[in-house]
Amino acid sequence: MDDIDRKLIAALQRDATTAYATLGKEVGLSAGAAHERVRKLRERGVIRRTTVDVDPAALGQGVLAYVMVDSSAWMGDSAAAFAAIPELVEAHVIAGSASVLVKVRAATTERLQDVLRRLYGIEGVSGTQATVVLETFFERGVAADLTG
Amino acid sequence: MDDIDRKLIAALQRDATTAYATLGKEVGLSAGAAHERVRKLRERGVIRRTTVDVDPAALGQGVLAYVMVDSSAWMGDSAAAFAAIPELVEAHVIAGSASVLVKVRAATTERLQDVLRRLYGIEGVSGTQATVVLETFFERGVAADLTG
DNA sequence: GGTGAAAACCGAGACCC
DNA sequence: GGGTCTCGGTTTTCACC
Repeated sequence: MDDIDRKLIAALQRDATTAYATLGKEVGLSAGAAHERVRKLRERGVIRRTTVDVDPAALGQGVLAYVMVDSSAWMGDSAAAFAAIPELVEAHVIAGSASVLVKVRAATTERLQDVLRRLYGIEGVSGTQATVVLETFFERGVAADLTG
Repeated sequence: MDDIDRKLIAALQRDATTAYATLGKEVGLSAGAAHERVRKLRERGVIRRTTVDVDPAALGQGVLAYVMVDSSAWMGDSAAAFAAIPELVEAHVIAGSASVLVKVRAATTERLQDVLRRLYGIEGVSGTQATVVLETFFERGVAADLTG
């Protein structure tokens, strides 16, 4: 994992359709060498997958909210229960007063309310505290060029 | 934007390296027709870009936290100031007591503290409240198969 | 690890329905 | 809109360094 790997990752985050010949030029390598580097990054799991970034509004999911989920029990084994709610795009176990923090994308605030109802249906959930997003400044990938 | 478009988006979210011939088979279309559909989805901005999903820990950014940023002024024009901090992977203007919610990836909790310091450097910021993530259940794309 | 080239494969477009 | 075909570029693999 050297500087060339980080540059390749940054370039692929920007546009994963970039040809290996172009990638190679950007980092000072031949197309074959760039290809081999990227293949190993995938193999080692550094690059998890190639995917597309979709506009949520275009899919009719214009409402974004973060919900703090309080619980009366250990939530560490409840990943599947949260994953079963398709509107949840993220779910994290957190330190602090709440137990789980989830990111929700829904069509309307009424639908958001329905998601909250389903969250209450998860065993151990005792409360929710929703924060609605008014405007998203940005959403981007991990910075590949930090020293770490 | 019909059911075939949604299936194509879902397939590309899973693996954007899938060949158009394979995509076409999955939705009952020829490779050329699938290609044309995807081209239009990109053109209309439904698909914003093709990117790679990178393991933050592999890049030495193993600490994830959400920070509520309080302010004493209107923050709506501060997008650039937040974007200038590379550890911030998301920034949203929110409804509620805080003004902005940011998602931070850092190498260590010491580095997280440094990010908080830089957040205080943004004009108008009067306080922060960080929530550290202990375990991530999942992070995934918008569900493409909801009625909306 | 990297290079350069060969071969299989795929994307992108033209044309017709 | 979709199907079919074709061409040029790209991926992928290989022997060699």
